[in-house]
Amino acid sequence: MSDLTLEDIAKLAGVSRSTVSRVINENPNVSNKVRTRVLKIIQNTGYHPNAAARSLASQRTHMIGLVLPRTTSSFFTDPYFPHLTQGIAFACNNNDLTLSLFLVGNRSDEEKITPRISRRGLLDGTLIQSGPLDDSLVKRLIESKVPCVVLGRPLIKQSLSFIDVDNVSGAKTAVNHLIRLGYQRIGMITGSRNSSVTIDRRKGYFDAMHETGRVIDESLIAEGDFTESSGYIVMQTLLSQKPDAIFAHSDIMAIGAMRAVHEAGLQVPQDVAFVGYDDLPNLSVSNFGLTTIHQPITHFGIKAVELLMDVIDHGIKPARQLILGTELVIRDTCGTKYRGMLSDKGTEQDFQGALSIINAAKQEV
Amino acid sequence: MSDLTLEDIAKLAGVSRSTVSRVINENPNVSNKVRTRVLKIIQNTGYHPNAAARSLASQRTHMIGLVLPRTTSSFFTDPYFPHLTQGIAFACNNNDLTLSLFLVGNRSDEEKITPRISRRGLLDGTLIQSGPLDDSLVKRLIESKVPCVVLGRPLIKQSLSFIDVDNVSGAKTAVNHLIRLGYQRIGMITGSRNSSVTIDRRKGYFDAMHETGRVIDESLIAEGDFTESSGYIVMQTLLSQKPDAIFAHSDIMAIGAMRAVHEAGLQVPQDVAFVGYDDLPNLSVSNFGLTTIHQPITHFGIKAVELLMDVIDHGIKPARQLILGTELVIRDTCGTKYRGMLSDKGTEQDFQGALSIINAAKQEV
DNA sequence: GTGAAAGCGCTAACAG
DNA sequence: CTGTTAGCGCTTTCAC
Repeated sequence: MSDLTLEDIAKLAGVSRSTVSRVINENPNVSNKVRTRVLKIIQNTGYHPNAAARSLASQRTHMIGLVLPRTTSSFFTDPYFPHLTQGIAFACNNNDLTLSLFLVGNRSDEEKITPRISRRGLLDGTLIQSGPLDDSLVKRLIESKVPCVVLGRPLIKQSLSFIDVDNVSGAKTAVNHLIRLGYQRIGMITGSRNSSVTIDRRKGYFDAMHETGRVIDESLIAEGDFTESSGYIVMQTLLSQKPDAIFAHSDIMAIGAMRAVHEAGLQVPQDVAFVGYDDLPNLSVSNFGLTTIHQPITHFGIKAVELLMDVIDHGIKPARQLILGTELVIRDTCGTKYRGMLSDKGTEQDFQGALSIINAAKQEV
Repeated sequence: MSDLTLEDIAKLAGVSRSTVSRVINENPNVSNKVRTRVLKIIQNTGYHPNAAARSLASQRTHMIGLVLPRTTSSFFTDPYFPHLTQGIAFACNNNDLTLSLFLVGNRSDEEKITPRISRRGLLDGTLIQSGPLDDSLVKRLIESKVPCVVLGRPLIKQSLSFIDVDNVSGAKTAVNHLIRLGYQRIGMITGSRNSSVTIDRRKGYFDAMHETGRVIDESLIAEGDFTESSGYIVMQTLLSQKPDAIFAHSDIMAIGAMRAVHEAGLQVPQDVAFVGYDDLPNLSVSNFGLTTIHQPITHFGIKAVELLMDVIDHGIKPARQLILGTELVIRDTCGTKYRGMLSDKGTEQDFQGALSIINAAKQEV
């Protein structure tokens, strides 16, 4: 790397600074002869334009932030977050964007991070993971008017741009599958009570049960926190209620729960059937043959970045909402005979058709 | 957020731009009276200095990059990486640094990321995860002369600044523990052959065995790839060799291997004892009572960032090396009677004393 | 202790 | 198609 400037390259090429700038920015108004000459010099010298100067002049940094609030533990505890991060990083690479990661562990982190994010000239926009209702960080960030997209349905009532998967229908599909298979005592292991994901997946469960005329037995429902151990622990209690099937709000909790089932000397799916939620790639889960609801995580990352770029380019109003579909992946743990019916579909392409765009009413944010 | 500039604040406070700049940068040459007045105005207006302008003028961005090469799968497959990321993010928060994440999935990502990193005015420096020997990205980044610190012992021979944990002695401790307990057929499940981590932990195993006069039985050694499933798969093969103890290069592989043991109808530790490696916090592992080598991951992140800041401030030469110690955490799977002897120690403080600094010879890089 | 002035390296009208 | 000219918003000597 050299410490050359635009000026130097211009001199070397015998042209003006603007011309060099034009070739760098792929402006068509440059003759081919000049373009190739300049390009060669840039190549030879290893020149790279200075990012800060560029950002200052163009008012664009081509950097976006990913904010994961209060995730001290769940960033590793729940494989969803590394996958989400990877998906977004992938999308950033493909859009020549640089990704900044803001992991907010505690209140003091929040104090330090907020000003960094709301400072102009650092980020073009941010992706903010939806957190619990009382999450002050989300509010503060939104107030700062930096273009942003919330990942997951936000709990606060303001009209925001967000992207989410259809958790209600995903959960409903899972539970309906269990109902269709004839299970009578279908339990549920939920995620943390205060997250929108949990609220929506609970609703899916209730909807499916009600619509098929089932009575809800609250003793078959237990709250976990998206960790393997929480699944293990709450299942030990649930077992006394003799469920014959469990819908778990995440694969990792299902795995923990199945561990408890096995330790109790019972079999999956003979004694207790399972449907999980996530179906993230590369999970050791695959060995268990876990029936689950597939989340289009890579696609989610791509769409989230696209949505944010749209907000950056065309303004934060009107707020845009994007809901992606899910898919039931039938494997072993649900006890279906028709194993593999859907199990070889797992790529994002399958979900292209399932996504829908809803433009929110054009109201003030 | 407002779109105020330094100039505006200066006008509002009836002082010059320079003075406002001084109070923002905590320059002592400002009278208290003026300082408080300016501070109040900044507070009231919600002014934030423009990052790009600041970076351009000061030639410092206060941003560092974390580069994880070729980690398409292992970023989630191996919980080490999310933990590492978290540790580094934590350290960045505490140093008012912004963290940019570069996940390199494939060769084309590499082409896109390299210029972004080597461009001046974007990053003050980078942290690069040590990869396989043939990793061209590391080489290219090093050539670009951006200040950098390698995470893990680099395989290339150039004299680089890096930080690592003492894998040889960690592994040796693990194997010695097994030897001390009287196991006769001690096997090993290694990580991917071409990583320095694997090379060093293998050496630890060989050292321990040789020093106690054991003969190495190569059929008791199998190569995994740091995934749970690889542990499971290679253990199925190893079982035919009747090992009575296994040293696994990661906890997650140990878990996979134990799953294979259980499925074969055998008991841990009665039939096969286990010692893992990592002891990362919040792992479901804790339920298994896995005896393991504790890695000071949070401390590692903190020290890595400190090291990089030192390189940024004082130049890349001489190369600095920092090696952190590990600790054996005895739980259930090794079969020791003295369970829990060390198991309540797991905080980074324990390792303060164990770290050592080695300043490399002041040679050309 | 404070202000004036000169950049930092680039983009983007505006002429020509 | 190309060059000239202003800035972008801040830091940093250098005077006073």
